[in-house]
Amino acid sequence: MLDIQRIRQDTDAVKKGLALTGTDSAIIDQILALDAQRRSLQQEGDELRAQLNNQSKNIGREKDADKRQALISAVGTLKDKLRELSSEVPKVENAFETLMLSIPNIPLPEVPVGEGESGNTEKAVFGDLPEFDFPPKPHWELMEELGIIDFERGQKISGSRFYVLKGQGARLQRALISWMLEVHTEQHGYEELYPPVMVRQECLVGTGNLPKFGENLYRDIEGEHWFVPTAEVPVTNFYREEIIPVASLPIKHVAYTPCFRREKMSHGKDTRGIKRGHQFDKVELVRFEHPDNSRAALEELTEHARKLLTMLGLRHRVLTIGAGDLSFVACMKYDLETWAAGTSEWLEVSSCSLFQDFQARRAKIRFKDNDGKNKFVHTLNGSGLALPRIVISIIEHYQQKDGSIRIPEVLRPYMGGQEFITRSSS
RNA sequence: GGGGAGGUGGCCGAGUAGGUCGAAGGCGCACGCCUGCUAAGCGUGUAUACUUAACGGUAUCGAGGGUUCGAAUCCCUCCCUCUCCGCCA
Repeated sequence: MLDIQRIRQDTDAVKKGLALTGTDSAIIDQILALDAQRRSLQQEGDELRAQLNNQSKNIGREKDADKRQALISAVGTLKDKLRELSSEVPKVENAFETLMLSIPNIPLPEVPVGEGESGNTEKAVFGDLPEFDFPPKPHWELMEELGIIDFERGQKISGSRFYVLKGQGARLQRALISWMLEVHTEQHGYEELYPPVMVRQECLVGTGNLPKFGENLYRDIEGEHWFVPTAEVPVTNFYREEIIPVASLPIKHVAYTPCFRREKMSHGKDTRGIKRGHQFDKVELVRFEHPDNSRAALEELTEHARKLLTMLGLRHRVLTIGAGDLSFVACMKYDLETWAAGTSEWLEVSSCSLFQDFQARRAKIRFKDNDGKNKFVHTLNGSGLALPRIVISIIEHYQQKDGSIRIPEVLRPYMGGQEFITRSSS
């Protein structure tokens, strides 16, 4: 959510910023109109209530029964006016609130401009292309041949876009989870959380998934809980409606959770393999920062995620996401993509975003600054990393001529010291 | 799922025949004074949001609704916590 003060004071700048994201800035005029209306209604109401409160005190002081009765009946008109007014207020407030929640964040000035994905720019590429003296295969073939995945039974159990990891496949994913958590906790200073993956609706409003993007979410049939599309939701909301002492900033959390997405928007897309499922696992980094440090924290966070790719020895690149492709809540974002050697494409394995106070304002996450004032923290998050896609990249990058997979060295301690995943080792 | 207790400010804790209570008191914290240092002591201050140029105003005592001129205090609904019993991984 944007600051209404900012919308009032820097109206033109806000409109220009929104235009970059492809948002019709007419919404700002509607908001300003509602804001004015809402404020005048509020003032009117406050004044009436002030009078009423005042009169009531007089009644309390009056001991004489007759005079008292006279005073009581005199208040009647005030009450009528107030009743009338208070039926108006919620309508305006709701309209105002709804619009406020539907405006996206504004890109930072340094974000490349461009419609859609055209503004995305490659910041850097790391690592070499793997060389093969045989035609490399896609992961779904390799994994099936190794017997470390079962697509058919996944579909039998749950339908399309589901699969079952088996044997060394399941173990590889588990190894990645443990390893990533340990790198982030031990080397990067993040505290691990294991949060609920079913959350109340308010949490999703806080992170900006609702009210606009509910169609991509699962919820239980009673409607009380929603399944999280990412650990960002419960971890960010860990501090919802709290005031954090400034000395505790920055707060850095890492969390491993399953994630659930309907993928309604992209049905038919990426249907082969494990690239896009309704359920997948992810290790997520979430940070709460003082506004002065948040921009630098984005670089650090991105490096923390990227370091894993380096350690795994995978070719990867960093994209600076352009204004037209920013998510609803982000004002700056880097994507990390790894090279999938079997399908020859870049896979997004991490999305590192700076939200500034956009989420904090929605979720009311504040800190008490040294001047004694409560301010909104800045939030950031990034995957570190998304599991199925990292599995893809490892399988395809490290495939051998005989169809076995060489396990990256950093993972071997988590895989019982094995060097290869072979048909027989599964 | 059934029975009992309870939800007040950063924390503890008053406040039930409805009235000047945003809320006593204590602790904690901040600033100042005092003090050779420390400790103790003294004084002042110490919720949040919206609104106002400012003084100020309004709202909030788990949430929502109701009664009333007026509610932390009465009524209704819901949520949550603790606890006893049942059930269960």
